[in-house]
Amino acid sequence: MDWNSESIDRLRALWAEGLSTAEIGRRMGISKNAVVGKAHRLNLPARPSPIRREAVPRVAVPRPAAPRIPLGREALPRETPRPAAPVIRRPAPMVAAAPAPVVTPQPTAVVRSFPRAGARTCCWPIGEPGTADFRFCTAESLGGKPYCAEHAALAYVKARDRREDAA
DNA sequence: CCCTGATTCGC
DNA sequence: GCGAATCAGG
Repeated sequence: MDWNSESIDRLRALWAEGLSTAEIGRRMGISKNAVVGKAHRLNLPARPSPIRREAVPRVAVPRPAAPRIPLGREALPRETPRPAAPVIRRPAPMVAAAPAPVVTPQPTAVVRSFPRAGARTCCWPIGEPGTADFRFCTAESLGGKPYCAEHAALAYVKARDRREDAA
């Protein structure tokens, strides 16, 4: 770029209009670096820089000018792959989530006893809670679970079936 | 990846 | 002096 008085005047004019350096460069057919470089040498009023330069002490840090080493991505440490989270099987809520068990009234309707504490009996609810005929299953529970085999199958949902996204 | 302006430094 | 390269924030 030949910086004669005319081109300098045009640069000053465009700079005073508040055009961006790239836009000035486009109109003058030069690069924005040429514009900003010349503007600096002309001591034109600086634009509000988008960069915070306060934290960069150019004076105090005389960097070795020769080798401009591009920082490669390969130098960054690889992130360790996250192990798969263990699948936790949770028993279904007692009443709310489970489908209402079909009430088949036993002939021995005399059994109105609730499971005692510590008894290995199934506590699957039968009937509407709060009503007179509400009771628990009271069949023998298995494996330390609170339900019998039949109701444990209803209460414990397989983890695969609980997923919400079809992979 | 686009934009911005500022700075550095080989030429 | 010039301006590409580079930096650095939006």
